Amino acid sequence: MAIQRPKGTQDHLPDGSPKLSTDIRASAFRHVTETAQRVLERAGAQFISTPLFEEADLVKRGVGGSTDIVRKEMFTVYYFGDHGGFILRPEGTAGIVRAYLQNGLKQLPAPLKLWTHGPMFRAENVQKGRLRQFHQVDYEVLGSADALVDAEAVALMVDVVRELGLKNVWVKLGSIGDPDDREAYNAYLLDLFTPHLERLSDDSKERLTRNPMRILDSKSAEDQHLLTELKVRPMLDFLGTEAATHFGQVQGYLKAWNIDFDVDPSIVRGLDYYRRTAWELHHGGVGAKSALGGGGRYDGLAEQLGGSVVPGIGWAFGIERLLLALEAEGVSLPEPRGPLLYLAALDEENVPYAATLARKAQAGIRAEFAYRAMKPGSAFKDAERRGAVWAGLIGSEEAANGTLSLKNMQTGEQKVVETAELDDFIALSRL
RNA sequence: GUGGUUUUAGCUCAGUCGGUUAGAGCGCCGCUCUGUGGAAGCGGAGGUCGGGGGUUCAAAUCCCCUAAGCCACCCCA
Repeated sequence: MAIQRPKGTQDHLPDGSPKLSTDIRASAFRHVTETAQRVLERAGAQFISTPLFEEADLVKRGVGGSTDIVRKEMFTVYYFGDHGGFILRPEGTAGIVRAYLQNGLKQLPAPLKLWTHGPMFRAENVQKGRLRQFHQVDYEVLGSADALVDAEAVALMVDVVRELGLKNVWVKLGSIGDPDDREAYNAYLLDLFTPHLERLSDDSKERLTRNPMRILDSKSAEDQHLLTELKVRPMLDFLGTEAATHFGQVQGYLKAWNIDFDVDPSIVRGLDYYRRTAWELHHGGVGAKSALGGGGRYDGLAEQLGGSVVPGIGWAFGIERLLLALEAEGVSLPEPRGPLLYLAALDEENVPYAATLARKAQAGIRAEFAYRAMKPGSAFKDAERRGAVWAGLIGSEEAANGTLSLKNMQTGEQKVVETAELDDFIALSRL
């Protein structure tokens, strides 16, 4: 058996490949990133790109040492004789905030809207919608804590999936308040659950010490019974005045813009630097977990990374999951288009001539040519398989007359044109 | 990390009471068709039966190990 790709990775293949599904169509990926680019850059976002590997410390501080991602899902990068101090990035935010701090982007007009897309790496076991190398589109806004920024961020995330043609998506919106609020809530949960420790599932016993809020979205039936029985109050009840006002403003803007959302008290974020707005984007067709992506405000992150205080908010969605959702909804993606012109010579001595003509056409249109002399039948067959619109033949007669026999592969229409007219042909096609 | 399930040609799959050179359809290449594609007919190439080990006179088929795919738990995108 020849060498195979590593577990949990995918090849993104050209259209027409066997075994092709939507989520590995290279052109489908590009469709998503191009759509995101269009939507986000219309809103003033600028493209940024950061390394695929970063200092291990950045990832640990940026993602959180208590998370599964850091505890057991990191790909470590080794150099020769090196101890492995680098990590393949598991998400995009930490690297972007690091780049913002390191490169003095604070002096750009604030707030600064950035977007990127690219591969992320997590050493998890594989299932539907979950890979070890997956891809995200990522949007971050740095330098403002205004509720309008939050609302716009949520709205843009929805805009992207809407522009892609998805219908069956919904936003779960929540707020985790400010650090004091969350501290109070966790203390409340600890007090509430400790007397009933024995009734919690094993997972939730651990959650209670590490991150009590996680118990709220436990799938264990016993935990859910206990939650109902204890009448657990939601995080939203614990929001301080400022956080509550902020959350109210975000909701108000979204309603004014007709962005549908459900307030979901179970949206939680465990890490200290998360503040206030947190949300997830869901869809029914992406496997056991329905999240296409999520976002949140992280005003404490820049400081956590050793920089100054920079409020920030961002979101990311998984491109593979988005493609699964598009497939589930039967949204058609743009079909690949072949060359506008395909040129073939009928005898060896005219091959260079046909190639030169095609090269000239490539200045303005998509044009391909045959590398060897072809019989007319083979030439048309080849042209058809490549999806060409026009197939042009050059035999001895055409070469002598300076003409080209063109055939429209869809309509069958045929005509002889002067090669000098090729420029007009190209010009027309640009319209 | 755990569990279920799958793995035979480029693709989709047949093929177990273990038995000579492992099959089909589609695709690919060629010919019929030396200036006209999509059709049809004929022919051809292509397989260490995921890998390794074992049982047996004999293994795609039975046993063990292992890898990968799919799905689920956990968690996340």
